[in-house]
Amino acid sequence: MGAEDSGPVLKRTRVRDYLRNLVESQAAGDPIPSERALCEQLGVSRPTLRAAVDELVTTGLIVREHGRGMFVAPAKITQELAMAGEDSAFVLPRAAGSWASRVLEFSVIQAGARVGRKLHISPAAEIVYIARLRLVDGEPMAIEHLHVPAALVPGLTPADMESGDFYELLRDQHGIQVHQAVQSIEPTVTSEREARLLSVPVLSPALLFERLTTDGAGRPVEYVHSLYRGDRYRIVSRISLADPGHPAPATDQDASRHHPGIPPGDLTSGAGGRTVTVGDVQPTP
Amino acid sequence: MGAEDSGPVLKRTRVRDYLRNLVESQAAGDPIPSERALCEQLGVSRPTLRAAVDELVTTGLIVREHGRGMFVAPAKITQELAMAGEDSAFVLPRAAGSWASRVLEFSVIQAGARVGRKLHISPAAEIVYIARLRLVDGEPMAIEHLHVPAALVPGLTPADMESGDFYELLRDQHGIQVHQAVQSIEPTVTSEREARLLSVPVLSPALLFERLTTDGAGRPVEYVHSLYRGDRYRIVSRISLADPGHPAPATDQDASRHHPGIPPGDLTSGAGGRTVTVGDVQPTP
DNA sequence: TAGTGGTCTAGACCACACC
DNA sequence: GTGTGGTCTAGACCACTAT
Repeated sequence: MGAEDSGPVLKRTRVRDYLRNLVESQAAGDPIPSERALCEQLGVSRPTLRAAVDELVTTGLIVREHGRGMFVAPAKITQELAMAGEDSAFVLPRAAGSWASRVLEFSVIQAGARVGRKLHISPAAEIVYIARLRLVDGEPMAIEHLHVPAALVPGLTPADMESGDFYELLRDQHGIQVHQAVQSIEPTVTSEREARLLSVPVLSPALLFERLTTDGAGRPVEYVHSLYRGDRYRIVSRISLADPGHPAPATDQDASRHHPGIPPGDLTSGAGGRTVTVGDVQPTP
Repeated sequence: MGAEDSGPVLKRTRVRDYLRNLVESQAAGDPIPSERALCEQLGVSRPTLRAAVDELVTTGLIVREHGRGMFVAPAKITQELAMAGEDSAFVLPRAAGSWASRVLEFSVIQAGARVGRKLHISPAAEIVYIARLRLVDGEPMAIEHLHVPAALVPGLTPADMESGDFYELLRDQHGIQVHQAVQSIEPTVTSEREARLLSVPVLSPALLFERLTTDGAGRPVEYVHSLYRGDRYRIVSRISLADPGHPAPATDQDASRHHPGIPPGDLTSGAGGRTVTVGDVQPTP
């Protein structure tokens, strides 16, 4: 029995807050007392202590090392902001380093229902399925799953997917000119297998990209599903908000000038125009 | 003692896989056996069973309802793809519904070190800090934290932040014309407080937006930090990949034509140009 | 009242790192 | 060896929902 109960406050919460303070007062890489020591010190059981630590690990404040101990996470794990280009509406951090790819799987299979639908081919049609790990400076950065209609890329080899630019290969070797892509981005968490491949804890934050690319004729060329590490990848964009000379066509409601992640309409009823809001950082240091 | 040990396989993993199969064979909203029943059925303790379920809840496959039971999650919680606009490089799902805002906090405080630096003002300078909850059809969608130099918006009231377009207000009431913004997006997970406000479980996937907006003179106007629910928000973009008439200036290395989330260079050495890769969906149904 | 999920405990065994 | 994190158990009490 835990003797006194501190009321409706979760012990886990109390422990977590205690650890947050402790971490703040230390430098990156500093060791944290052992789990058992903390248990005794805080008067909680080890599973409870671990539950609290789990949250801080997922949040990226603490790192655990099996057999060694727990440590304050190395500074901000997330990469510094960086900008490139000027015109593009969206750029991404240079992620300084050299990119490499390692093919995990390369096989010809049937498209199946969903992929067939996406690629506008029969579910029985063959596709080349490629899974590859993308690395930056040797560190895992993302997992990519590619589906390409097999008929489009005869003779494609795994080596092709580790060396060059796939779009150039499509153009030079197969006479396919990619034209446009529709891509969606959403946040998710890593599964067990994904975590292992990316060298991050299970349930770590990650970005899920899904992309369908088409050629000039609107014919689907490829369907991509990729997962990027949340602690090392970040999307940065420069947005032009006002063009005091281009009063924006203002089509109708709000479909006119949207910007990434800027919600449409700030009113209770969905009014139009560009609507951006301002805010600030959270109490996190 | 657990009697026989099924080898190096985590019990949690076995339970999780069992539940995944069970969920797949059922329809959305169907009830799942109680925790205690599953424990007996699978021969594991309740904490172990719960650890497995936790992952599926975080992943969005299962929903728990206190005092009622566990159920198969309602279809895909994530919103369907949607597109609007045509020219903008980035659009977002219409998220059909009406947006509303509820001010959680409105106060005038000192900027502090980090915010002062971002806004290019003294750390001792006063700013208006506003936290607000953004709702779609009455359902929480995001939490926004805004920091605006107080000198720029004399007489600003909380009501101003619940009704109209903030940028229009800046222009009409304070003579400030926003010009551009630099915004970053990264995945994260919800904290305890955030989860409560957004009505999602703790450690749910979410998108973290950070934005610094400036006026025509490059003077910082606002600094935003907002958190969007990962299960209801998704960014969609249409990307033009090839302009067979615009061979792209090709500035130098790779800074020329990047697109959202498309990693630069596919080679081991960071080569330039547009580099897009293809992939496919994961085994998840 | 009875059943559900939510939390917590005390102790155990294992795998790994360091001495 | 000792100490660390990683996993698991059996049982307890609570809060909530239904009947």
